[in-house]
Amino acid sequence: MPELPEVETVCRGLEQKLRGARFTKIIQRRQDLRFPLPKNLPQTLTGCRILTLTRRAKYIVMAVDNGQALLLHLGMSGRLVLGLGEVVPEKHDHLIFYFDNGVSLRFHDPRRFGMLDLVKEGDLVHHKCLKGLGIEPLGKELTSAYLLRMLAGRKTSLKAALLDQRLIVGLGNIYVSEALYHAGLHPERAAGSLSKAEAQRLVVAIRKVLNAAIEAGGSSLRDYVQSNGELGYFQHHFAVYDREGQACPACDCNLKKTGGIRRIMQSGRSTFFCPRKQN
DNA sequence: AACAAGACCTGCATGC
DNA sequence: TGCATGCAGGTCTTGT
Repeated sequence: MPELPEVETVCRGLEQKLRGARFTKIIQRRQDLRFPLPKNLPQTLTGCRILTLTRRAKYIVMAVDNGQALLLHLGMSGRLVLGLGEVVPEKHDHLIFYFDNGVSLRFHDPRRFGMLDLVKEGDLVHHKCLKGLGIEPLGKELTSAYLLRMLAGRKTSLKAALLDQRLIVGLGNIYVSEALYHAGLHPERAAGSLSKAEAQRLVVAIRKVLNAAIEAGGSSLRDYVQSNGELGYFQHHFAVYDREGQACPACDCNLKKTGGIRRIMQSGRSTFFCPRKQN
């Protein structure tokens, strides 16, 4: 479920409650999620202190004081839930972590597309999940020149290209639709067909939608943590995503005539766009 | 190499 | 009500 803004919000929430905390007990209730879990995960982490919590792409990296890092991905349906004291496990609670400050953390993931691994800190960049990832969209590396270079000659759709984590990380099905809308670009356009001005619009749009969503995450949750302890899920208004048939924010068109926002399938996934604003 | 399609897994909304 | 279908915010693997 989460894309970059949600993972960022989860990460900040974890940071707040868990930086400096020590694992006191870990209950592992499954041997595998998307991949088999690392051997002896509870034994390895128990007693360790969390040094830092950072995000790379849609991964959370929890560095601990034994030289290792816990690498975590929430997949489509993963959730992390903070609590206090003893946890009564619910269905699909695969791991429960307890800390010396009284905080508990549940990893809950019905579809089990999430993953967890232990990596030596120095080996992080070589980990199969992290190597080959593209640039962070909120850093300095994302420029129109970079986009044009990466997309040059590519016949695939803009939608597919922006979902490709080897080029730019962090965008998923929602924010690709949102970014293309704000850039005024049709999702079926050939990725290699962008002009310099269009590429620049796309850069601005990507930053805008991601930053706005991160801000919504931070401001709509108190301290990034909801009252029920859940991290990273927040109310956010989308311009086009999941709004088929409605008017886009910039259209004052007659809905009956235009049909409003359209939904199409691209490689098996829904894309939403406004046919009047996006070309 | 680039690209599309299929696979993984469960839950939920919809329609008959 | 039960059952079938399709869809869900990700990414890895397979096949052309």
